[in-house]
Amino acid sequence: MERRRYWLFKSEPDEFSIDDLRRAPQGTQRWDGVRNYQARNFLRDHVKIGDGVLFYHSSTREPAVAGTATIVREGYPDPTASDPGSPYCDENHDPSRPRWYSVNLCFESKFVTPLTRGVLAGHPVLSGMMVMRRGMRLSIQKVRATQWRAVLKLARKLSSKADE
DNA sequence: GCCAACGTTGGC
DNA sequence: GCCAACGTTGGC
Repeated sequence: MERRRYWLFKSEPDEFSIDDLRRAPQGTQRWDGVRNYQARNFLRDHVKIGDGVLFYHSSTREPAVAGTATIVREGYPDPTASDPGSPYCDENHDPSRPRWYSVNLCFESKFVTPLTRGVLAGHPVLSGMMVMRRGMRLSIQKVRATQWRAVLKLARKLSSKADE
């Protein structure tokens, strides 16, 4: 049995936020519009059903890990690539040889207290996350199991503090 | 709004 | 195949 893998998906909350995911039908959403080959390879080849996803809000006043999600459908051709009405439409796209891929993910949790970069930077494990690297703009990133556990633990800790 | 870092494009 | 120019990302 293969080990569960973990990922970080970046999204600008103005475009699509953790709340949007929670409110989606069945809490499930297609992750489309990825137009970077490295991220595409992850979606096409490595992201599997049941994998855990850290939902990261980028390009916003306070970038943060906002919650978690689960992969519910594995890589399949991204329909927006051949949709003339979509801003993600790829003019050179040949549907018989799909170039861009989507997965579906399902809402799992929203953190009461989002884990901001400041908080992550102060953590011995999480300061080493890929997303913390300067200039790192890959929108789908690998997350280590130790990092995943540390994120959930820290999120629980900060949430209980917020309740006091 | 600034700007560093990055990925892509296209001329050669 | 190189690499300069360009557009984009994304933290600050």
